Amino acid sequence: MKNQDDHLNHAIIEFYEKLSSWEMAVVKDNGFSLPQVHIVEILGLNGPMRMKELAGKIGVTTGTLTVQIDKMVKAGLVLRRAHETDRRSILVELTDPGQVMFEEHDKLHMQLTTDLTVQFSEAERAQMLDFFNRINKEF
Amino acid sequence: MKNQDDHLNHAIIEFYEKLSSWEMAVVKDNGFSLPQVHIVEILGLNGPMRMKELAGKIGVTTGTLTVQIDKMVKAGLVLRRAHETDRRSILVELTDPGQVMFEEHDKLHMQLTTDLTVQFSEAERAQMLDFFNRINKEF
DNA sequence: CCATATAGTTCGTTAATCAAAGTAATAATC
DNA sequence: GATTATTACTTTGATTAACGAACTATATGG
Repeated sequence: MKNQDDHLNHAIIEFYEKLSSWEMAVVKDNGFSLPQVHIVEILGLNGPMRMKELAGKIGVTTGTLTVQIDKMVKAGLVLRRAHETDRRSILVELTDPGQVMFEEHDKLHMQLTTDLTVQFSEAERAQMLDFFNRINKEF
Repeated sequence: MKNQDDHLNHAIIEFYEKLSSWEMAVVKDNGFSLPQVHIVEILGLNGPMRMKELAGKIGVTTGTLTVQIDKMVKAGLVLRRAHETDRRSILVELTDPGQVMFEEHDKLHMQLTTDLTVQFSEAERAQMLDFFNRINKEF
């Protein structure tokens, strides 16, 4: 006894699962770990942010994040910078190589997005964007 | 110099990140591990499937999956069943408690979907569903 | 048949994670 | 403005997840 909303819900979950699986496959080929690519992705999209905020976004404790950021600093992908007003806080930001990595990864996403919406009209793509924007705002 | 398609791409990634973060938060509260909930979710949506296929969907090796399924069998969430025609293969399926767990988790997703689209008209929700269906088909 | 490929398991090792304890800075209370 | 509580981050020890390679069993194709 499935209604329209169940279908929408399951379509969203299916999309999420497929994207998740795609992401893992893509990451496996590029030498970096999934959490690290995840961090690069978030910093690339949102800009520098505090450890706490970043940990929240990827869903790990700050302890876990500290270890990951240590590795990424060593690998030259990110750097730690002092927070201007709150000296307890630290801002994590992409280095130039980190930014390059983000852009390359983003290109793959862009290609996927293009492929998935290849049969969409301009108007449909615009509407899809509007839907996502409204949903993200609500999230 | 961002165009429309870049925005759509980034809106999709943002949605994915938020959903991913939401999923982690939800899972953390219910006592089971993320991979296990993930498996329940996939089996609930797609029905019984072979180890190989399931491993592909969640993006791990079959070796990793064997260990997880062992735990889940012990926990009473899934069971192993012989494949009818291929005796090398094994079908993994949800037990009744596993199905219950799926349905409860699915309810949370449903609530989220409802919340996120609360300002959508009926027609917009229908169109959104159509978009996701077409994208998932292409994926 | 025999060789090769495929599905799943086992096992040793590495990576990721958490929780708890520790440090330092800020905010709140009195 | 001194004290207490809270917040941000790090460190550490233990647990869990993951990979890859070796192994068993079945299937497939000369």
